[in-house]
Amino acid sequence: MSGNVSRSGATVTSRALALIGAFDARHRRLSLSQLAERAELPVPTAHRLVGELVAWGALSRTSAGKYVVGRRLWDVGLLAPVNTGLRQLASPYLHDLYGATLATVHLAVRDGDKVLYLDRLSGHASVPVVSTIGSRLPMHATGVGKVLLAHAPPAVQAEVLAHLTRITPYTINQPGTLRRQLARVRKDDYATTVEEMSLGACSVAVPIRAKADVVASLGIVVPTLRKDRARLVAAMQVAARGIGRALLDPSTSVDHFH
Amino acid sequence: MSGNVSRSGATVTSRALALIGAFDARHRRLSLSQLAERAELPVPTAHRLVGELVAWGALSRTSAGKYVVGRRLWDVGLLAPVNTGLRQLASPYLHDLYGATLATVHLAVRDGDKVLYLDRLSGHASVPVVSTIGSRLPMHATGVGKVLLAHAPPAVQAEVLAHLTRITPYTINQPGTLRRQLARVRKDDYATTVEEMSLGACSVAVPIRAKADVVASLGIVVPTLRKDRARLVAAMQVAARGIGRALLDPSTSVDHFH
DNA sequence: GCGGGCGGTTCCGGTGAGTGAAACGATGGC
DNA sequence: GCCATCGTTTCACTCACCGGAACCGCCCGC
Repeated sequence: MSGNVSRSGATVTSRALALIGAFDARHRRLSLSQLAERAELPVPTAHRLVGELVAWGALSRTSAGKYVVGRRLWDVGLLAPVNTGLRQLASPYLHDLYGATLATVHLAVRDGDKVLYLDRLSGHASVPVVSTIGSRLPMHATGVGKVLLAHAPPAVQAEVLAHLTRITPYTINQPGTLRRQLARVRKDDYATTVEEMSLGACSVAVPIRAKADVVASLGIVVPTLRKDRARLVAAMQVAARGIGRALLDPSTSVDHFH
Repeated sequence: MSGNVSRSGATVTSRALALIGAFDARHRRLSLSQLAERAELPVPTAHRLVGELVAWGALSRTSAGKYVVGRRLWDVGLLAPVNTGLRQLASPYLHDLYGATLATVHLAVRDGDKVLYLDRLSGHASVPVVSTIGSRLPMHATGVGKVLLAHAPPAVQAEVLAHLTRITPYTINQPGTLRRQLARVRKDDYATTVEEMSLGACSVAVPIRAKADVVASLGIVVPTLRKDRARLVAAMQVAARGIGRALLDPSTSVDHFH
């Protein structure tokens, strides 16, 4: 292909993917020109490729002429192991926990040096939080993050401890303090945060284990930790162990992993 | 491009998309050969394209050598208006309803002549159901389906009424009976099913309106309708109206629609 | 151990699908 | 009514893609 000055070395496929990748949480609806710019493509090329993507259903065009991610891409995305595996298996346990507490419930895994939220349940009675399904947040400021960090490889821990950004006045940004907390998390088998990610929100989180490995974390967000911390931790550990057992159950042939 | 006998008329983009589209609910993990076959591509071509898709994160390869949908595609899919719009806005209301009933809660829209499930909450205390998020079921055998069908364009109604497949012995497959039920749904403003989709499961559903238009449906699955049907319907209509109001609220700039 | 079948991977000559500057059209703001 | 901006169409050039053929590595049956 190519033919014009085409000084890129990019394949058609990579260009099409670049167009899809032009969308992110901060850019959900893009005009053709914006798409072309973000994908670093000439406008006519973008136009042609986008046409094909729309025809297939990967993108769709709003009445206003902007482009958005299409329904079909959502469909296919739901087939990813991140969604079909751990998440679906854990879902009933999360709902049980939500039903019992009416607080925001989180399911998260580690993705590099971030926490990736696989699921989130939140009603009107729950404390408002910033996370959404699919979002990635720093590990050191969230309950689930601390649990996953406490059981992460030393290299990851070192990396995270070296870059402790402050999000609220209560965010822990002293490596020593955090290191001591992580030891505590391993000892107690649960982690907490107090307004470290957003003001007015505290959290408790426990590890989910498959055999001995910590593969995920279960968290809950509450307005205060002062009351029934023990009750919460107990309920969460029951749920976490239930999920861990279900993970190993061969009858629920889960797409390993996430 | 092309060059060899290449008797297809297919563009590179369409081939790449065909590979992505080769995955569906019944085919979540595919070998290279299976992928090539399902996408109707020669194996070497599939191999090359799949390599690019994996590099980008659209697909990924399991340790067993099979291919699955990648995390990045899941990420992008979550940005689709089906997920970010109605679903996220309705989510707290669904959770409130779940918290109050502990029954399976559904949010669905019409997609052609099927019901498309946008969200589903279900704990261990809930009746087991077949639907999953993203799945499409026939309209005539589900509560949310009946609601959406009752307010669908006449052409769609005619189409559906002409093809009433029987799923359980209780599934309604007489057009006249269903037509009368739909009139009843419009009058009462809620629909019910009794073991029409799966044995042991009954459901109640109400419409969600933006202005006068029915844009979605809220449903609940219970073991029996005999008790507190009135209380359920009332709670659901409150939630549905809350969602409808939120839909029109310009401050929650929802990606119209779905 | 050995042969044969089966997936996956690499090679490579030929060529038409894809490229993007340029020109044209459609909006809309002032 | 004029200009600016964004979207769309055109078209000659060419190189990135194509896929048959050959190769590799593994497992299974004998």
